[in-house]
Amino acid sequence: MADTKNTGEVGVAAGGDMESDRLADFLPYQLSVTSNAVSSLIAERYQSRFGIKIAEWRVMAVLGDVGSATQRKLAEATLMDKVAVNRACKVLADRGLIEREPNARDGRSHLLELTGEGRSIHAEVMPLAKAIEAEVFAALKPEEREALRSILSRVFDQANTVHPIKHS
Amino acid sequence: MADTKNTGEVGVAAGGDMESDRLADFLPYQLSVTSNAVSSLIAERYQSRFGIKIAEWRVMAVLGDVGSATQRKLAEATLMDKVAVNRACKVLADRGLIEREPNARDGRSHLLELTGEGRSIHAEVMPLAKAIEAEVFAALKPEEREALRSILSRVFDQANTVHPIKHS
DNA sequence: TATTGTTATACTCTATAACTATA
DNA sequence: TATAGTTATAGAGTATAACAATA
Repeated sequence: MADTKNTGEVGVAAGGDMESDRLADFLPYQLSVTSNAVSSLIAERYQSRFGIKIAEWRVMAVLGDVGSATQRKLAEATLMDKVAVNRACKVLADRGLIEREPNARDGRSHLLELTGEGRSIHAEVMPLAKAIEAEVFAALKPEEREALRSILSRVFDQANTVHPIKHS
Repeated sequence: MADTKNTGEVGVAAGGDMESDRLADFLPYQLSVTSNAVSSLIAERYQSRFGIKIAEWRVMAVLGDVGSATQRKLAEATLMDKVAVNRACKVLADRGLIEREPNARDGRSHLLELTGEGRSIHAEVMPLAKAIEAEVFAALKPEEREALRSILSRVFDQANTVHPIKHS
């Protein structure tokens, strides 16, 4: 690596464009490594404490929020594709954390919802999820957390406009 | 995390703490889906235009910046583990984009550097990388891009303190 | 014909273990 | 003993194709 050990302010004109060719200064790289660090931390904790993976947690989180949903709805809400949702639901159903009720309005699908045990696990995982969020983002001021939400939302929309997700 | 006023139809708390139980409001989730959207866009373009993957591009970017490095140094600079670096280097060497010079100071390793063709490809990919960055982050004001850098850096450090990377 | 769910398949990414050659 | 590189292997994540049941 080159020097510039003090801060990251290389040859950046105030408010101007980033001129660096260094990998470490690319926003997509910074975004990727940060997301991976956060995700692997979360995955490790969910797995070691509850034996669930992130995909399964996402399904539980949505069901805990909306009550019941078809797999198609879960795919929309989690941004996972229908195959990933189906596998996560299978795991959760085998563990007795969700159950399938017939869908009177569409015989092709079922309505999934948390069982009593599922709600119990959900009630345990949710505080852990919030605690991890608070821990990891503790270095940010409240207004920075809100700024991050807004920024990520716009970047996601832009990336998705240019290169749409193709799931389900 | 005092009260849990969960009516099931929580709105987004304006400027305040995260009270929502909705998956879509979790910062780790937003970070993950945004990073994935950006990364898959980039991966698709690098692959279709140059036949290289992100790991290979990262190695080329570092070598283009520092001139030469051992695989161990590349692992440090890219935050990839030594196995991923080794495979990326193998692919690049087989394509004639990098070459290995003996390392006089340590017989166990070699110094990797871009070949003429490697520098040529590098000179083509770098503008593409910057163009993608500009395109994806165009929705942000310059000061928001700088804020994002700062925020990601602090979040990465925090996640890494709590759950250190274990590579090489 | 189109959609929902399901299975099979494959490719990428990541992580670990084991081995070699040097240090 | 420890480190740099290499190979093999396995675990997740992600994507497509094909199929059955239903719309």
